[in-house]
Amino acid sequence: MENKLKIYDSLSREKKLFEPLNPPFVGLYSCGPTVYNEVHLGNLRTFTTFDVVYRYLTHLGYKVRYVRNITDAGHLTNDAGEGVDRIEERAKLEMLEPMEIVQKYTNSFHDVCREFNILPPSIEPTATGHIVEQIEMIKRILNNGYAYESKGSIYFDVRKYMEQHHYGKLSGRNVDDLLENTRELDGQEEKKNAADFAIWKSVAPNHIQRWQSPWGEGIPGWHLECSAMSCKYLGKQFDIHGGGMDLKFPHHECEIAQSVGADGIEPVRYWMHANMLTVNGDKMSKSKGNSFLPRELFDGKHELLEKAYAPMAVRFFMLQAHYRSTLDFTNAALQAAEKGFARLMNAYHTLQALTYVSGTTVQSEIDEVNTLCNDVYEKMNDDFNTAEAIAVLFEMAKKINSYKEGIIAISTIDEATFNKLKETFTAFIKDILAIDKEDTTEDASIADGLMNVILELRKDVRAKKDFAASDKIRDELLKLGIQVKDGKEGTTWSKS
RNA sequence: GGUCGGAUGGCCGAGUGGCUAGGCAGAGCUCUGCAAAAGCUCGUACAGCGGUUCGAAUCCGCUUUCGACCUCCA
Repeated sequence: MENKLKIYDSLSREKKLFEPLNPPFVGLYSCGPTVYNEVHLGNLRTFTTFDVVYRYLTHLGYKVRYVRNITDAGHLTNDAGEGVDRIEERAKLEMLEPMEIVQKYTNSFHDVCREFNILPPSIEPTATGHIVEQIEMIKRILNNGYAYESKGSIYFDVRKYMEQHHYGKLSGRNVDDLLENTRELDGQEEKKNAADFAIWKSVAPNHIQRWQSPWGEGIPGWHLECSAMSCKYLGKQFDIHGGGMDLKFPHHECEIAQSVGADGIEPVRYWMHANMLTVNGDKMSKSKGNSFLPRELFDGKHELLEKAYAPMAVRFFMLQAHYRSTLDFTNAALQAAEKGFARLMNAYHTLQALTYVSGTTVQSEIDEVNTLCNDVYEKMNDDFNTAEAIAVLFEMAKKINSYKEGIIAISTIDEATFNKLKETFTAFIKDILAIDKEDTTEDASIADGLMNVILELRKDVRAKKDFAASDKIRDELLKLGIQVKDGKEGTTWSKS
């Protein structure tokens, strides 16, 4: 495989040539959801980003082991010991067991992923399924002197760690500030320093989720699961770790400290951070009340939404921006994307139906098409620049349409070039960007049949020049959202 | 307050020290029974002020402004 892929590494803050630790294998980890609630569109942007990373690496020929966790335990809203456990809180609200909540929202997450064409990872480990591994990791950290016990909880000793290592290098945080400025917060008395974070937390007697440990009953710390599980499945050092920008600090910073503290090895070679989806310039988040759920997107029933949007149009909308930029959600932007998406997909379907015809080739045409095919890879190789890649796909779409309409003879390119165009375009639509999810429901096939009948009848009346009747059919169908297009080689239709 | 990142044409959104991003919207044309679709043509944008440079929207400084993180958050 040709390796020219460059990845922007958040830690070194530069684009680096991607060189896997053990080619052709690639270890990819990304932080999954905490399953106490339904994921919203902003969450989905990150999952989509890493889905494309996973798909592209796979397409390049790498054997990717993609690990994406499910956080199903131990998330308190702060680490001062008085936060609420989101899962338990939700369990009380819905009058369910915590594990019922976890199952319910894991299922819902999986459903949403399917809708958005997000592939399941190779391994989807849960925090509660890896308590043993987490306890073992805590022991290693303790043995190395980077943690201490306090009232049944274990805290990571940031100050001790700082003697040898640099805590804060990922997020650019100044630890002296962290140590000094946050000292007056409440509930910190168990900790030596305010910057210390729990890796094991003793819980109140009425806490439902709890596990036995050498330090008493409790729950694993907030940041530990990712370290323990990435280590278990990808090794002490692995290639790529991804997540949302908002996880950089403290979550990922802590992961580095834990791994180095436990095993003395820098865990990640390339840190990738996906930027936020914003609404009117503000980060979409549940607490701000500006988030909406995938379901609300599909049926359009939310005050922020003017209409319903199809999952693939939304996925396309997200991929039209680079993953490291914020992307602002507006109805106008999404509707513009929707139209562009339809155009691209029309070209895709046109291409599938195109057959090559040989004739006199034109070298400049051959060169042009080959350049496009190479460009689209170059754009992706530049830190997964899907926005630029899509721009090239639109250039290709223009070519495809021109071939179909006979504006450019298809014979101007040789068959090899035609095949390359077809393979490249198809690979990007289907396998890499993965925006081709077809409606394969039974209803869809009935609709196909019905449309064939209707268009046959319309063809008959048009042959008799009964345009009033044919226009009526077309207008009525348009009202149902079906657009009829009369071309040289017959009539086609599409959902508008 | 600290740290970091943005400000691009009517809208969204890439990108680069000199060479057309792309999409949507808009105008004109071709095609068409009419539409739609498609193709062609058109707009010459980079927050402001300085500086570096032969040349900067792209590098540097300052200003304005928006946001993210600093507490759970994709």
